[in-house]
Amino acid sequence: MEDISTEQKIYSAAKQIFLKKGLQGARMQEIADEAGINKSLLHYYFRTKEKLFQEIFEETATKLFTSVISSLEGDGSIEIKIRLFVERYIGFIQENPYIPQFMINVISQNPDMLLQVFEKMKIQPKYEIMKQLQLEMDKGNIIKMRTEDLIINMVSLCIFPFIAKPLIQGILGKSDEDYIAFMEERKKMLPDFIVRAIQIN
Amino acid sequence: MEDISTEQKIYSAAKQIFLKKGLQGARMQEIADEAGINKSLLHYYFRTKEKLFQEIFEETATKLFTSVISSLEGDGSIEIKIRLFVERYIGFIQENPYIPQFMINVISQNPDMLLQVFEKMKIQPKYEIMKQLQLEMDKGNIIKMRTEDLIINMVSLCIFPFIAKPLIQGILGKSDEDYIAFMEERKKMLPDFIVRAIQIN
DNA sequence: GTCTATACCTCGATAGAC
DNA sequence: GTCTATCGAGGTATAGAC
Repeated sequence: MEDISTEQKIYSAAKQIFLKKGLQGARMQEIADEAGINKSLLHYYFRTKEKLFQEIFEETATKLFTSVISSLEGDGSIEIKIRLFVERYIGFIQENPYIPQFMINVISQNPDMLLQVFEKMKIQPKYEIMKQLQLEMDKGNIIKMRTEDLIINMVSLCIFPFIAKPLIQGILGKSDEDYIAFMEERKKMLPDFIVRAIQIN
Repeated sequence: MEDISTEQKIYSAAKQIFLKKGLQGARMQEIADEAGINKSLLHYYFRTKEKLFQEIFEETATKLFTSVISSLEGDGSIEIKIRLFVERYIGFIQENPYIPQFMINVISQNPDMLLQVFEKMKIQPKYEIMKQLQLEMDKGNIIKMRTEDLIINMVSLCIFPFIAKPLIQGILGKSDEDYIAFMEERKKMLPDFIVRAIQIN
């Protein structure tokens, strides 16, 4: 039953804490408590706080990018892909609410960690989806614009409302339940919004 | 010439450091160095690190909200307002590149500070712009949607690419100069994108 | 008001017994 | 492998001379 290795226990405890508090905000003691073990064991398995964080960040970022990129590949019309993308993307964040803030935090405080992940993943700037979008633009089926801009717009519209949740809640005066309902509605609204923006007439 | 009060020197030095590093990341020594004064003077003028941070956050947040809200008030068609909003908003962030990350950081780590600012500002959920949008929707001039969603979409599209700058740069392989040019293009592209998304037909 | 010196604490990391 | 004890760096905050 309790056959999870100590290393695994530490890893998932650390992940939980780091996701919420970031590298600077997290305390080794907190992680040890969460894992139900002694503080010095953290160093036995992962030498330093930085190394522990780095492992977690790399794994999380790699999974995230892989999943996001793959959701845009494959068959299907642009419109269907957009609807699928928004749905999956928002769904993913709803299930992993701390990931956006976590990524943003690393991006601004430890950008080199991100660069390392890029190198390991050999991220390519030209994906299937971009070629497909370009094709539709050339054929005159959708508005001509930079494909990067369109992708960025889609991601912005999905992620930002989660990052800014407390801000939006404060301004609009919404409770937590209100906000959940609010985001569910957004899931339906967003694809229409995006599709209209790229439609010819 | 050098007639800036010590308090002012501390304040602007602290602002600079806090904006970049956040409450947790900033060091009092760093702030003192930046201000060219002794560490203990920080405590003489502002008692604690938290109090110093709070003053800076409150002032920054209040200015930001006031400016954003006011940019949407007044006369003018919806389309003109949207164009103006995007231009001003992106311009503002270009001049204050650390503000988005700073706000996001506080939002996630010290949400109560944000709530305090809301209380002091007595932020109202119904602004002029929302009424105007609602009116245009009722008249059938633009697509019917929640006015909050439209505002959030606009803000998302403006801010997010700045927050995610290193990420986008990494994926698209853009240098810093490339990115500046990229954002300039976005300033032109965004209003068209938004206007198309809310147009009837 | 401004400085030096220092108290006091938190935290990451290590030594060493078991 | 796991624990206790402790070190040492670095942080905020204060006391006290000038």
